[in-house]
Amino acid sequence: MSLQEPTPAKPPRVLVVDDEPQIVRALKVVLREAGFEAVPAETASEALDLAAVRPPEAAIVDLVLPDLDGVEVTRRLREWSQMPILVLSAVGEEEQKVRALEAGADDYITKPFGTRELVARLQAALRRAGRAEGEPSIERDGLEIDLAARIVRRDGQPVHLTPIEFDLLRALARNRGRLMTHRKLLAEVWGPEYVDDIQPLRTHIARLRGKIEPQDAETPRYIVTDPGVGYRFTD
Amino acid sequence: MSLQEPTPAKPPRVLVVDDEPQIVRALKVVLREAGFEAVPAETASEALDLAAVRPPEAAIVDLVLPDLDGVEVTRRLREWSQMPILVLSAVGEEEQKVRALEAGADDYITKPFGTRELVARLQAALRRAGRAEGEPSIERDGLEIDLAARIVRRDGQPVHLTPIEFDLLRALARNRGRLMTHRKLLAEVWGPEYVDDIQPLRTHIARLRGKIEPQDAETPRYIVTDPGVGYRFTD
DNA sequence: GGGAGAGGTCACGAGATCGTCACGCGGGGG
DNA sequence: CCCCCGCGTGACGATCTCGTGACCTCTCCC
Repeated sequence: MSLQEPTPAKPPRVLVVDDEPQIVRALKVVLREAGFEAVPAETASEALDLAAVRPPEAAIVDLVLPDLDGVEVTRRLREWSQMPILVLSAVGEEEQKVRALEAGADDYITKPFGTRELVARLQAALRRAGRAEGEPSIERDGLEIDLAARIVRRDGQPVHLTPIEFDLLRALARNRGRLMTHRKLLAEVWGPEYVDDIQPLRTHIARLRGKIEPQDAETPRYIVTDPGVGYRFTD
Repeated sequence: MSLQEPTPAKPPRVLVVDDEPQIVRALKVVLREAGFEAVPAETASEALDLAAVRPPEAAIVDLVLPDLDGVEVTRRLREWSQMPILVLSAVGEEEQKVRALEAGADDYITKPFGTRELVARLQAALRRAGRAEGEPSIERDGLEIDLAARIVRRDGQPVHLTPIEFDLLRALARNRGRLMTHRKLLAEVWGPEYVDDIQPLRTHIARLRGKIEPQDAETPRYIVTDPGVGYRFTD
């Protein structure tokens, strides 16, 4: 199963984030044998930079890192990428596992782990991801959204969005074509405890439209309203 | 007014396959608290039958079963479904994990496990599946209903439906061929306390028909009336 | 201390949505 | 043959929802 593709031409790249050199080295060997190329990083910020410059197919992140922890790295990556993320940890505490999984991790593996299990879990995650498709940037008509760089352009011109506006646009664009309920948007952007505060949502949608929608048009081109239900990004 | 979130009336169904009654009972409670409905099965064949008749959103399968083992169940399910499958086991042997994951399982959890971890892993798997989406859409003649995106098309042309109209159509289409009594429809769309308000139901069925039925035909093609009883979506 | 940017609240006009009522039709039973 | 009940449908007013401008608070930075 591991080498059913006989093409060593361009092996899938896996970001390995761990500050213990011996772990990195071990993973490098294991991954190469399984047909992957390990991209090592020792710190969270280094990992995030590497991922932004050239997105890998997947990431293996240790929970303990010098700067940010693995959960935070997971969260930052998830802001723009849907790549499989496996979190490694020596501690098997349930609270940590739940936090990591809720942050968007695909799996949580406690050390010591068998290398075959690790590879199997990685491949399972990649198999699933292969069905979906992750996109670091989204383009539609004249609107360009760079999720990783957090930049939005209209007709090439950068548009400044506030944090909430960008999060709103991201949530909508990630699910383009699909309807996003008021509650879903509120939960994703403001947090689950704000699912009933619809008025601020309206206000920010209005401001967002003012910045990205063409001023002349009568009907919105990108964000359309589903009365009584929510909003959707046109597809 | 009615239900903005389409979910509180119909919790996601999770197939639970385990021959130990106390495990099944425990999972039932845990899953209900997390907002799922557990569909219990004690044997592999029972589980496969249940899944075939009415596919659940996900499955939790014990590795040890009276007839077939969990890996085989996983394999059989994978032949036609991409639902998230979590394999449970008391043995943490690596070989088993690899076999299960390679058979297509999404996760492998060893007992004893924390219930919060289990729920978190289940939700993580469902979240991923939601993005990949094996398209919960229904197609009949020229009518296409995309339940996830909440979009209805006739001959490719999008048709705008109000919330109530869509909920009605969804309730009918989900049970296509089956008769939906007035009371059932009212309970599902308006809520249990409206089961006797038939007149609004008539009005909205009329409006819905006006939008999706071909204008020329005399007899409805999609929604037929069962006089004195209710409506059904033709199959 | 001042000012800019961000975000929340309020108020109000416009439009969409919903329930109700009235009316017409058709079939089955008395 | 006529009546009555269930159904479909058009019209209409009440209500809810949405978009938007104005204003306020808070924070951050100079």
